[in-house]
Formats: sequence, structure tokens, C-alpha cells
Amino acid sequence: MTTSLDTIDHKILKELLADARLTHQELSERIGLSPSPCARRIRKLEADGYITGYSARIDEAAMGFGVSIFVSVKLDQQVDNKLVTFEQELTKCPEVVDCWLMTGSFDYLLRVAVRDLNEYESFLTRRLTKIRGVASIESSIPIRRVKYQPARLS
Amino acid sequence: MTTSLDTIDHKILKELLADARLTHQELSERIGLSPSPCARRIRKLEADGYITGYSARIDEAAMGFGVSIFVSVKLDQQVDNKLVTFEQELTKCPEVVDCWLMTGSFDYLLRVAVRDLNEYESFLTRRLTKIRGVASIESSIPIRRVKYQPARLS
DNA sequence: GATGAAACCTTCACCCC
DNA sequence: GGGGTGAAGGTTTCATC
Repeated sequence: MTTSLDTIDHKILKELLADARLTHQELSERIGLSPSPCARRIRKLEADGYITGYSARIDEAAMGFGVSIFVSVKLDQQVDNKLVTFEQELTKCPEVVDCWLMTGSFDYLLRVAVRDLNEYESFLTRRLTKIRGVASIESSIPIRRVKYQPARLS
Repeated sequence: MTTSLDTIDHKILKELLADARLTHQELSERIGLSPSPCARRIRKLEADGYITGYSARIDEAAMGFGVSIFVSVKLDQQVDNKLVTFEQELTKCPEVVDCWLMTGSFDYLLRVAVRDLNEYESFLTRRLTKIRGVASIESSIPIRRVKYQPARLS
């Protein structure tokens, strides 16, 4: 099923990462191939799981959610049902855009996107601290995103 | 230029966040509109900066970069040229997929995507610690991504 | 916001190396 | 195995209502 990727596949991924709405024709011109093998390769990259979908890039600030906060969360116990409860509740929160289960001194690292610090306060007091098992919370405020790639390619 | 978004615009953004390659026809069926006003609204959302582009979602693990590490970096001084140097060097590193300038006890928060911990070690020793002004580094290893949305919509 | 026609793109069978 | 060609069908676009 899955063979390893060659140079052309890498070029296709790079172009589609930059612009997913490229037509097969334009893509084929950029990588120096005709449209039909191009389309075949894209289908294979999708079937093999290299490409999992396509997303619009949406400007969070334009949407009114220009403030991001990183939140480190510690639970009182790392037992399975506490983790499950926390994750279920958290998945429901639209403010939480990214969440990782961590090793080390904290259990979860979250990125929360909010309108302003008032909205963050109500998220903290009404939602996050209300989840059973949450022992402590530490907030870190970023100034600016310096670099962002949705995924590493090379 | 920018008027606020109505329900239909929100539906369009939601659908394009989930699948950026939807045709205008299919999108119009899902939101209950005909294709051409649908296309007009998309162009307006792009022109007004709500949609900044379209990306393929690429599976980092499939690409061989299945290990993510969060790295907190502190510089010896927060003077402007140290920040500029650090950011320039960092932008060149393919391993660094996400980087934020932070307030508080650390200066930068990075997410690094690597093949394995050996590659991470060589990134640390050969690249990150070689950048002038880096005073200290703390690595945190995630187990699993619990939730991920490229952007908050509501 | 809808309609319809022209231009464009995708797709597939088929051919080639 | 992979890349190219051309024709059929579908999609986008634009003027128009």
C-alpha cells in the first residue's frame, strides 16, 4: 500500500500545504507534470493517509478571537476516568482550540482563543475550574506568533 | 469594507474549515443557497481577511515526524536585536512548526516536530543551543493531542 | 439571491515509454 | 510501473434579471 514518497510527491504536498485550492492544472505546471498523473498522485497521497483533508485558514483575530492564552492544567489524580471526564468536557469548549495530554509536571497544555481577558476570566471561572478533578491552572500569555506551519514536511 | 458576518457566512466558514475543497455547488446545497451567491460570499470573506488561504492537512506521523516536543526558551536579554536574531534563526529550522513570543518567565514557546528523540537531541545541541542569546531551555513531552481546531469560529 | 451560457477544470479510458 | 492525450461530464464565473 504505502511506498515512500519521491521528490514529486514532496513538491505536491508543499504546494497543497500553501494552497489547497490549486487546480490540478496549475499544480501540474508548477511541478512540471501533466494534470492527470498529478491528480493520480494526489488521490494516492489521500488514500495512503499523508493528506487527511483540506482546511480554510481562518484569521482568528478577524473573527474577533484575537487573544490566545496557553493554559497548563494539573489534575488531582491521573486516573483514567478523571482524564476521560476532563477531555470530554474540554472538547465541548469552543474556546479551546488545541489541547495536549502531557508528561511531566502538568497534565494538559491548552491553547484557548478568546475575545478578550474578560471572556477568558469567565471561561476560567465558569468552565475550566468547574470540571471535576482540576487541581491547578497556570496561564501564560503570548505576545505574538512568530512562526506557524500546520505540519512539518521536511 | 468589513461588515459583520451573518449566519450564512458562519456556515460557509464552518464548512470550508472542515473541507476546503468543497465545490461551490456542494457547499451551496449544504447551506441552502445557490452556487453563485455562495461564490460571491467566499470571495468577500477572502477579500475582507476572514479567510487567509487554504491548506492541505498533512499527517505529520505519516510523514515520519510523529514525535512532538514543546520547548520553552529563555534568552539572556530581552533586547530587540536578540529577539530578531533568535526569530530569524528559528524560522529557518524545519523542525520548528509553531513558535510564540511569550510574556512571563519564558520568552518563547516552541512546538518541534521530529522523527525521534535522537533527532531532537541533535536539534537541541546543534541548532537551538547554538543560537546567540539562548540562556536556558526546558523540554516538555506530550503523549497525545486531545483536541485540535485550526481556528476558533464560535 | 437566482438563472443560464461560456469558459474552464476534472476525470477516465487509452496510449506510450 | 509511471507519465501523456483527448473527449465527456461537471464546475466556476459573469452578465443579467
